[in-house]
Amino acid sequence: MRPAPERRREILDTAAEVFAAQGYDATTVRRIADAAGLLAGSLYYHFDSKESMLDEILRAFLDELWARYDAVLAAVLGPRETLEALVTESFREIDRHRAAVAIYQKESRHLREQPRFGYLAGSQRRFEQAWLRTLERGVAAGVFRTDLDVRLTYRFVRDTVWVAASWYRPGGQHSPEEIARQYLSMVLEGVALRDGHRTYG
Amino acid sequence: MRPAPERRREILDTAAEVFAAQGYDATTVRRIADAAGLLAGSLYYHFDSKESMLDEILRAFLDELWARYDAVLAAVLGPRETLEALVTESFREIDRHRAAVAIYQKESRHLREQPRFGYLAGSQRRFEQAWLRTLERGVAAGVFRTDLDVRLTYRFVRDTVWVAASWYRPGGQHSPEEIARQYLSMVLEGVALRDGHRTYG
Amino acid sequence: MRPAPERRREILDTAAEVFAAQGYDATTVRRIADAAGLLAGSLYYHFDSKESMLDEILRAFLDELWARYDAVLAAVLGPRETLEALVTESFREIDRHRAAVAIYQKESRHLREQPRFGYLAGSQRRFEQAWLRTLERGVAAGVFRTDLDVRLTYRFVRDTVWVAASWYRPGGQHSPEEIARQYLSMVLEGVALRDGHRTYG
Amino acid sequence: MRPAPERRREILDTAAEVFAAQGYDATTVRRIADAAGLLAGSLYYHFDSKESMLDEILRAFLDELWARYDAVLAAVLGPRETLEALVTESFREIDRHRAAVAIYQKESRHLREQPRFGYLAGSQRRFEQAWLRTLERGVAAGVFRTDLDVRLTYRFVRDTVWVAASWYRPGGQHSPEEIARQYLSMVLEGVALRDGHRTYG
DNA sequence: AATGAATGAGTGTTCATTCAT
DNA sequence: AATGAATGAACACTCATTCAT
Repeated sequence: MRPAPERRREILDTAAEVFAAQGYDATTVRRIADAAGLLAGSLYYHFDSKESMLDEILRAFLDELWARYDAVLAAVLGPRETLEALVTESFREIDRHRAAVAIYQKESRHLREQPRFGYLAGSQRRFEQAWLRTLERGVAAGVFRTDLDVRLTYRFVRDTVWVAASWYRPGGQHSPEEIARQYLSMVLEGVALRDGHRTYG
Repeated sequence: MRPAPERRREILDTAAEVFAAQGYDATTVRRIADAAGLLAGSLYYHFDSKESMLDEILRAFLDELWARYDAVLAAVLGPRETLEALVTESFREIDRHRAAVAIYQKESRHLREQPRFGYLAGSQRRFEQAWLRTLERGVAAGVFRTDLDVRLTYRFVRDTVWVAASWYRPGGQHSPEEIARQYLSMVLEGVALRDGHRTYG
Repeated sequence: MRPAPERRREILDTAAEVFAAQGYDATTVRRIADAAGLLAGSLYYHFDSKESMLDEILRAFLDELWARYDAVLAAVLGPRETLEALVTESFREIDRHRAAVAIYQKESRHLREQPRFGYLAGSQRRFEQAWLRTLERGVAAGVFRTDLDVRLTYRFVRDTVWVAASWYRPGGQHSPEEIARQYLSMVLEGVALRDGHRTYG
Repeated sequence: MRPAPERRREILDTAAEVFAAQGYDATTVRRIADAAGLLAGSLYYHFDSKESMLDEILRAFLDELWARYDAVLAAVLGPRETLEALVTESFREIDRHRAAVAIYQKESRHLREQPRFGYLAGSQRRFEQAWLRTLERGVAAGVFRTDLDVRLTYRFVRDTVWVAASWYRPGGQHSPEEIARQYLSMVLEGVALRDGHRTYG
């Protein structure tokens, strides 16, 4: 009568993969059960509901993400270094929990209207604040350009980072650090070649 | 009071809004009918199925998009100008058909595995070719940097452009052209401030 | 504002064909309308309901059939001659109203439980009486065999005659009279060859 | 209490009764469920669809029927004896699977146009061949009359046998063998009384 | 006479969930 | 821990019918 937490993990990882591949609503509980090697009804020994699987997946992802982000923000770095660290941690998170990030990216917008998933909105607000503050600090410090709309820039950066979860495959050609480096190079220096262009990294 | 095709349009636009807001699978046909002011069964006087509404929405979007893209590609521009024009047309398309773009962005990955939506894969291949060729031309011409992975750059650019459909609101603060300008400025010149930095636009 | 009874007839004949081919329940009102060259809603200018089309088809068939049967029964013939005449009239009716007979054969069993179609049960009772009386008269007169169960014989004969509506095609190889002759020959004389076998007809 | 396949059988038998009584199209899945003592949705735990229930019913009937027919045809009997055996087996089959035969009789004509039920057409062809060959052998051997159209005779015989499923009630007054005997007597010897008439059986 | 658009009840089917074993 | 059978609400869709024009 011990809970066997490993089986839970296994099932949850399977569920995350399926949710990411087909979308939460389009995924049947039976599909998850098939992929996990048991019958649909048996899932309810481990979990309350399909929704609570989703909840657990998203919470685990956000908890881990914020642990890393908070560490970055606690270490008082310059704005450019903060930006680099946040982007790098984001790509590392995609590497570790690709499925969870893809689900978050696809579903969080409409999930956050349900009370149960209100924490998604809270998380997003903190997320936005951290990024905006970093960008603003950079502008104030003369490190980032002054002529760009900070909110627009934030959105571009945020989206590009997370949407990478939809094509990234762990163990592929590029390490998360390499992807982060290339991405940062593009965002910071631009793709246009100019005299005296400084290669990044 | 004969001009009936307008009703189709109305319903289709409504459906697109709902699909975009809640996701295709999570949207019930009753929800669409409610929003359009008729009963669920009555939708079937105008459309074969829920799926064929989705199909029509996506086809209309892609048809219009490709008309614009083809015009850009037919005018033989330099690589930088091509990139600017493609991005600008993309943001204009988001301005015109925000809902359709949001649906495309959210659903096309798993839809394109169904035979009926095979054209999504075809469109995406052409899309990829147009962008890669433009980037490669720019690298060859010494206009774009040589040290960036072209495929990665393509993915970053593609995603950021389309994902904007999820937050863009027509008639808001920024015109699509303004958003395109800011985005291009970021991507081409970078956000980092340097000596002799050239303001874009 | 005259009713144009020809159009009614046309539509009713079309409906009968479709009912006969696909079954009453499996036939949609739209299918009938398509075949008759108008829209589904327009049928209701001519008829109250799908059910009243069926009703009218069956009543017309039974009215005509009983006119002929009554004529046969009124002419006081010998039992063998009566049987021959009833069978012949039945095949003629199939020739004239094949579709109606096929519908009657297929649907009357469960229709007659509905109050509206109670007359089907009444008709069937009269039908049964006419046949049983004829067979019994023949047995009493020493014209038909005494060792056969009269009710069983009745059922065999009744079924075979009507079920012919499902394969008979007007204008085909055999006239209704020829089919009746062959059928009567089989039923009266049997298919087995014996000494002194009398060829029928 | 593991032996579950019985439940399938139970439900299938119930479905067959309802299909036979009301017609396949007029039968709702809820009606079957009511009669079987569960909810409509629960049927889908056991069967893929309403259509696959029908399919299973018809296949089981035809499989059994052909097993018997093949046994008769394999034993090389004279034409008269073959005809007697086929008719007897047919009435026995009606006794065993009355509902299935009634469904077959009522629905097979239009079902066989659907690909899924193509085997009905195949079966009917074999059926026709077996009967025609038997009748022709009898004519050639001087056992059956030469002046009757063999195809017409086949149709009369075929229809009368199968249509009996619509009135036959198992456990009633007559055993299937008794019905077969009476029917064969009528078909072989005729109902007309003649000098030296040979009583059958 | 007929159309076009709609209704509303009902259909087959799906699916998250429950529960005795 | 897991199964097998079932539930019940919801779903996409159908269809006979209505009615203003």
